[in-house]
Amino acid sequence: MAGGQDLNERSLYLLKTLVERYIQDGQPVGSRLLSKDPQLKLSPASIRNVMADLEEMGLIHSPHTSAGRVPTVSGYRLFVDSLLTVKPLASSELDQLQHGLKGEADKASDVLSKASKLLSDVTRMAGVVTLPRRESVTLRHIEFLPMSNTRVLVIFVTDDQEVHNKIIHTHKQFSPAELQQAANYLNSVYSGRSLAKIRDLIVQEMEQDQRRVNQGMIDAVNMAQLTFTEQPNDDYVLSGETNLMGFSELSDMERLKQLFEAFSQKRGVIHLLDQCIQAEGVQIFIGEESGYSAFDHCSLVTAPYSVNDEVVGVLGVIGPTRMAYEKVIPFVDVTAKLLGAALNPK
Amino acid sequence: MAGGQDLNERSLYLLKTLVERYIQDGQPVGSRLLSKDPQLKLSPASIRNVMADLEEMGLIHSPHTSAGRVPTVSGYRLFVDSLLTVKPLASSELDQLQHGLKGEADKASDVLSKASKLLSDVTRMAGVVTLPRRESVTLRHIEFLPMSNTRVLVIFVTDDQEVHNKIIHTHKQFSPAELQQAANYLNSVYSGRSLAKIRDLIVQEMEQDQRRVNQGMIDAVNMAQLTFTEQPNDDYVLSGETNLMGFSELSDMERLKQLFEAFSQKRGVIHLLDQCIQAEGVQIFIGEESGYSAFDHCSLVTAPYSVNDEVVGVLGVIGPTRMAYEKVIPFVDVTAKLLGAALNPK
DNA sequence: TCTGGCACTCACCAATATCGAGTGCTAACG
DNA sequence: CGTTAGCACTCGATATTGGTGAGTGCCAGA
Repeated sequence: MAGGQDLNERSLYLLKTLVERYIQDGQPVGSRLLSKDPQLKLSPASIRNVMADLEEMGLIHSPHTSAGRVPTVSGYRLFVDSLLTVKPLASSELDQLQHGLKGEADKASDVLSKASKLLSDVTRMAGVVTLPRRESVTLRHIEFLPMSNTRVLVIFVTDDQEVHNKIIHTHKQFSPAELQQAANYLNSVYSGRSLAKIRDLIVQEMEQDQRRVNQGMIDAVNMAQLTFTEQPNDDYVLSGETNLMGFSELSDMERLKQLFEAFSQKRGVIHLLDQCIQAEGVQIFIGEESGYSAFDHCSLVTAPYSVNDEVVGVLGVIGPTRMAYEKVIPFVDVTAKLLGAALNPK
Repeated sequence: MAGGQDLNERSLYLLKTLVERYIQDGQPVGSRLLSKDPQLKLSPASIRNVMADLEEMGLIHSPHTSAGRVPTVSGYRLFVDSLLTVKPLASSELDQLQHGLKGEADKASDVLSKASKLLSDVTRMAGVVTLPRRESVTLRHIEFLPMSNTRVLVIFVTDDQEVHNKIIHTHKQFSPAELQQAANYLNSVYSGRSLAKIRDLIVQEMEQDQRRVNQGMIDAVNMAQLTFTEQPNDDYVLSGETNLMGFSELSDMERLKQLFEAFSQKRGVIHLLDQCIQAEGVQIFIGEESGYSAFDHCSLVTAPYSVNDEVVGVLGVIGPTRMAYEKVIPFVDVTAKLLGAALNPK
């Protein structure tokens, strides 16, 4: 399609107002309606000509002959990439955000839930926040409790006041005393260090172990290794899913079912969100762009959030393709920053 | 309505087959169809007479003049209470159940999830399991970690391999050493005892404390008290909600939304389930009977489950009023028993 | 007490007509 | 040459109509 992309000022402005209009009232937009735009001093007929061009380029299309035009995915894409004029947050909304995240600064997970709920409440769509990667967070305390045979229950606490637990399978059976000893050792050596650092240390120590004699230490490091092997993010906090039930574009029960199944499977959604973690700022998937069929009629607006200048997770808003991007984008952006700040260790 | 309740054998049988029929194909049942029942040797006209009686008693009603009859809530109620012939589980289903719950017997919560998933998978409706009351479960280990000021992070592990954590507010600030000491004391005195027993002991000790001198012990008991104050069940594991989206009786988006909102609020559902905990065996709420408007078009079939002969929780199935009670009831019943067994400490 | 008969009701369906918003095309205009 | 007015056309949405059939209530007769 060489040369098809030369869009003049006018067509772009027309596309912009068309999309805005469609987002506003959800009805296909006709030439008559657009001709009433004060800035667009054109007759319906001329507008129809422009529209025909836009349609040829795949930016809009009409659901049927005698209906107005509706943006296609590419139309939305062009809109959000180049035409959008983002509205800065109203100060009242900013207040709401800051206030909403500054509760009794409890556990990290509480802050995440609050953020997710805020996202959904303010946008009246669904809010999602991935659990932060446990990399930069530091270890406070670790403990082993025997289960049956070679299974050991590990409990460790990080400095964000989260208590993690996990069952590991050791190569041999340990007595409670041995486990206690191992925990003591690990606490003395690792506590106060970040999990990333700990993983490094484990590797080092395991090399040295070959030459060492103290079996207790070797066991301890082995167990630490089983405990702290990096595991990918696999969970998130979702809120306001039910808000999505109000939208007519999701009123098809089959679609809705698929969407909600996707939410509870988590797998696919996580995969999608993971793709956003490397993006610099706000990232948007519109409709089928996500490549995940359950989201075909949805858009996803995400932003990564960081603690100590390191990206640790992603948050976002899920809604119908027809959403008020100009408001959602700054909102997601700011929420990500505030969440990062709220998670920073004091 | 005195004397309106005298239902003869025949009317009851008719009601029964009507309800069965309606449950089977979801269509209003007419007199013609019923007259074909081999056991019911009556002409359509006579059946209409009986139906008129049943309608007068509020057991059935017709959606409109020229439609068949549909059971009302009272009709269903009479049906499940007196007319139902429960089908024993097929042995293959029993296998599936037993097999499904006997995975790698991990943490209690894993077993609950499995049970919930089983309930929803087999019935193709939604399955729900409340978390077990932590009464008969015994304490393995407790630990305190300081947070800011007077806040302390408590971690305790019970013999079902569950790790619980909670933030308590103490009356004064403790040093790490003091906390360690308190934990040591509590571990030596309480571990191996059930939480119920521990609560008893706390009360006793607090009375004695008045006369004692050892401040450390007093502090420890105080913290234990904050930790183990009984808190009502407030959570459950839900599976297969999306199965509910397939049912035509729930195809109304507003209704569905309310239902799913109820699921995520949890409050109301818990309240409802709590009412079933005292019931001896299977308990059923049909439609509006639950008194919870979000469930107006649903039925809930529940059974309490027990560990060591003590009821600790409830599980159940949520589906449309028109469900195959004769299969769901025994299924819920058996699952409750198997879950109880699976949770029993080995 | 049961049953056959009969008039009646009413949801459901398909065919049909009307309306109006919106289009594409063309010819004329500046 | 871009813009515009005019016009025939398309097609979804809505209402109207009539026919069909399942099901009913009632009554009279066995």
